[in-house]
Amino acid sequence: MPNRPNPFAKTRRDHADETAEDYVEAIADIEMASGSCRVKDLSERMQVSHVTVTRILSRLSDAGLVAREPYGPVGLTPRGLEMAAASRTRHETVVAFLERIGVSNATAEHDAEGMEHHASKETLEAMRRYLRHDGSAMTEEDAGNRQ
Amino acid sequence: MPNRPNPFAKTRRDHADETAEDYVEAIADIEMASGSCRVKDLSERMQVSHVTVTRILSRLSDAGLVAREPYGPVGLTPRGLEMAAASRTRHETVVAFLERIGVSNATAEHDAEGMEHHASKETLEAMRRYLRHDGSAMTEEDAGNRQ
DNA sequence: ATAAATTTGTAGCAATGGCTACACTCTGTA
DNA sequence: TACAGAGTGTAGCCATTGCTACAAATTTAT
Ligand SMILES: [Mn+2]
Ligand SMILES: [Mn+2]
Ligand SMILES: [Mn+2]
Ligand SMILES: [Mn+2]
Repeated sequence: MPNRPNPFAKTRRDHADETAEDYVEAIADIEMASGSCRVKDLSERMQVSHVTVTRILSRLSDAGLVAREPYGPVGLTPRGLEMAAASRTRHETVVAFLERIGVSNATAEHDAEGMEHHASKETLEAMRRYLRHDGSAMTEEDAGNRQ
Repeated sequence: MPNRPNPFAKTRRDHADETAEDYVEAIADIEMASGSCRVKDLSERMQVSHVTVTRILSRLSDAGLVAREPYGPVGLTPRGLEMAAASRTRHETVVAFLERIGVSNATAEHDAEGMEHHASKETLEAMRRYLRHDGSAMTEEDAGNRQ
């Protein structure tokens, strides 16, 4: 049932994972930067109220991604850490790719934040291939045109 | 205050327009292909129940994008037509670009359905530039876009 | 230690987009 | 004309993600 051959259904499924991916990635980021992640940090990062953050964290906790205790810091479970690492890698790939084709860093960061959740494994591989080969892997002449 | 410098806020705004864009594009598509668009056509295309389609159409009608009468066909207003044309162009750009970097047609269609709504004008221009230059002409102008 | 400020939790509301069940309208065919 | 089947509308449910307002806890400053 997961592989429906309909683009719209696939997009809806991607959106279902979007919040989880962004939150675990943000938590890992903040932990790395400041030592610990608080609800407040997330509400500032995501630009939403602390109420929204709390409810989402509770859902992610039920899902086994986030470790949570009242008034305490926000942590990641092993599964949360995994997802954060994968999300970060994917995020960086999309940003680097957009910059490579001439998009400014600011725009790349903004667009990637949404696009990343819809880039399949195949598309990510194409992006990485392009980054490695500097876009020349498509045709032979391109390879010659580059140093 | 539409231009908040926060990627997550921007992504949320993009998502707010996503349904409208996909629906008007689908309506134009179906009208073009079969002469007229019915609720049923949309529910099949989007893979959702007719109830969901009806409610969304009613919202789009209030928004002045869709022309609607009970038990009648689904039409587009002038504004709806505009949005459909723009969405179609953007959709085709993203699909063509993904295919150009080596993504299969099926995957390109699937990924583009979600990615398209997050591709800013700047990113779309970069994609079109790349398509025009066939990915090779990165020798002069694009050299400036890298450092 | 007390008071103030900050942070977090909870109650309750709205909008959006899924759904099933059931009622109604429309249409094509008997 | 009648009626069966297809299409559409409506009621009402759930989940998610926004919000404000208020309460409780925690931390910081006096
Ligand atoms: Mn994101
Ligand atoms: Mn999206
Ligand atoms: Mn789409
Ligand atoms: Mn589209």
